[in-house]
Amino acid sequence: MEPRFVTAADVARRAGVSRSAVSRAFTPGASVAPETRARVLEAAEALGYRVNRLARTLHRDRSDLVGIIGANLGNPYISAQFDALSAALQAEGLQTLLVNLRPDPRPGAEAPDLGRAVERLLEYRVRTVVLLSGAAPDELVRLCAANGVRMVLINRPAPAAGALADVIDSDAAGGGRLAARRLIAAGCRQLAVVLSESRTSAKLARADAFCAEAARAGLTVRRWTQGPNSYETGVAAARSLLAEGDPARIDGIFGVTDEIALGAMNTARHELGLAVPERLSVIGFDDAPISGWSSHRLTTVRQSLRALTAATLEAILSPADAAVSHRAIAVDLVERGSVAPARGPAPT
Amino acid sequence: MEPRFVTAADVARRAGVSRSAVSRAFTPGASVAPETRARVLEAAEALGYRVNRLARTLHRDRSDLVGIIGANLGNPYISAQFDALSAALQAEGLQTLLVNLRPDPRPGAEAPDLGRAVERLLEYRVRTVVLLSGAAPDELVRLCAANGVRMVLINRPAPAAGALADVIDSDAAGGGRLAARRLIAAGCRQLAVVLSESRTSAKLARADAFCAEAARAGLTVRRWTQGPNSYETGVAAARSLLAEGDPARIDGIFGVTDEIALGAMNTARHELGLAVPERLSVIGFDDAPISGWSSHRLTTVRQSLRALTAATLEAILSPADAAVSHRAIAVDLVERGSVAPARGPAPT
DNA sequence: CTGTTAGCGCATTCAG
DNA sequence: CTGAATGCGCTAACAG
Repeated sequence: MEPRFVTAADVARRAGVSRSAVSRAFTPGASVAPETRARVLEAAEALGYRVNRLARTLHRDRSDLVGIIGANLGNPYISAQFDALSAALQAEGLQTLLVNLRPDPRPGAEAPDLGRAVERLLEYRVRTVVLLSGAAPDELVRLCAANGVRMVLINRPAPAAGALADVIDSDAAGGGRLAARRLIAAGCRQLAVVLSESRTSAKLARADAFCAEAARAGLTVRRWTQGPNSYETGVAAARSLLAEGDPARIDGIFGVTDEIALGAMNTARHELGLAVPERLSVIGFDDAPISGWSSHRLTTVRQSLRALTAATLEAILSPADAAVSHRAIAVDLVERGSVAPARGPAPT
Repeated sequence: MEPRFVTAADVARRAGVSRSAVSRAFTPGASVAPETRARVLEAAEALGYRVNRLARTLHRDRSDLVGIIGANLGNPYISAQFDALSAALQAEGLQTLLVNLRPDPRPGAEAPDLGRAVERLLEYRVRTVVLLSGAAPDELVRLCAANGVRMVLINRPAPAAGALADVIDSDAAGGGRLAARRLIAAGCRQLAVVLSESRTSAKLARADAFCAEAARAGLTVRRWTQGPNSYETGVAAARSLLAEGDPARIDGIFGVTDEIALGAMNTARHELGLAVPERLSVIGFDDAPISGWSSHRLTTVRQSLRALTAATLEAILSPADAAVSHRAIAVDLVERGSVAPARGPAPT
């Protein structure tokens, strides 16, 4: 005898009421006599009944499923972001349906693409699609909109104007400027910025603002771009930038993510024997949890996870017909041990 | 005009066929004339139709939703585990529905409990529940079984015999022994094991086996237990165990997770000024990605993520009436820089 | 307040 | 191979 899920009809039979009564007993604000509801609940309890949310969504206009698309879920900052977001959703009675964009390591497997991911989520009739990774082509945003599904883009390039997507962005430019000013104040003269080959504009914007601010101070920045957003990228950058002799004598590095910055900093310290921050100053971006660990103490531009999560939640909960919103998340600098003390007053 | 999802009826109308034909066109192996199917697919394409998986599950006996229950998703190893698992599920056409057990930080919020989490997943009619965190009381396992849902327990205490749950376990005891032997071979005589106050038996088993193996060599082990599984716990342990004077002169520490071990190691190195591995050797457990970073180089007991994921997938895909299985994952020691070289031959 | 009826979107009988 | 009919589990509009 196969065990089955109990249905409302089973409960109705046992409680001696109609199926509608059962349904109402489980619908907040429905008009049911207290005693009927009690009888129903008792029967449900005894039978082990619980509402089938999948069937329920056939009637409501929106499901309580929120699709989250992410890659790189092992990344220290992304995982923290995902953790916070899924917890927040749950507290609001929404459920997280994940699409992982991580490439399948098996031979012959095709690379997962964003289009298919969105497709998948639409098949589940999610109420919203949240993008943590990748860039959303306008066409995908329109596809979602055509199905009444809003997209929320977190630190992703904004789609064409008028497209139905909420965007939540940390102040990448402000953060880049902050980093540049701080390194300059520390007396660094030979700056470098390390970034991954990602196609998303957030990291580019961080780097660009950094360079622009340095230029204002009359400094040119060595731009090092290669590979994915990973620790290894930072390692490779440090090896290449600070290699033997280091003719340019780079003395300040801005990594566009903490992972990259940590890779660069640690390689400088432990492999190349350069003192941080005495010989080299390093700044990251994100303030991932590990950056505060005692072995790292990375000075970094913090994007508040709480603010980011709150803004995301707000966007998700906003009424379906609300206008598209653009929320900026302020950033600030967390001073730890990877940058030399400022000399004199900070530049404007 | 509200945008709506396109239904099979819409497609049928446009293609000039019945709804059933549409359904069949999207059902692999159904009997449809090639030209009808083509007409249907064309109409579907034009209209932007996609099957509603939620409605589809009303008919099938099992959904393609797999519920994953986890806390601590920011944790380096757990997040890697979750990442790998969700990617693997997806490659099999299954989708990940997450329940995050992370405590809600808002004041007055109630702590999320496992019972409610399982309840939630049953409401979504998941095909399987995978437990990455917490311990499953027998009663919950039975609850799932009563609804035809299998549970898969990863590094969790096994439920009562006969309960319908597959368990996947790394060889905790073997790992603990490995760690003890290696530290002893390095010449450590004053050992300590650091563990969190988790109620799950996996970490306890690691610690117990470590102690037992040390006892075989005539050594007693200082057992330090406190707080959650986190970096901070390792930090606190190091401060307490290695405090001024360190009368016992602890020279070998086994952290039951990499996070704890890293906290202890880094605190010893950078805060207490103890040389690792010359003065103190440290071993962790998990082989989380960060443990290999150049600033850490933590020697650790590795539980293969690939093997773990493969075993989990196998359990999930096994037929509903298959017997309960228990899969053990082998572990091995990854030698990096946190343990002094072995003196002489390794003990048996 | 209640039961009856009619869908929600889909898959699967059953005749033809 | 096809369409009509039925049911999956639930909610909502309708009379009573």
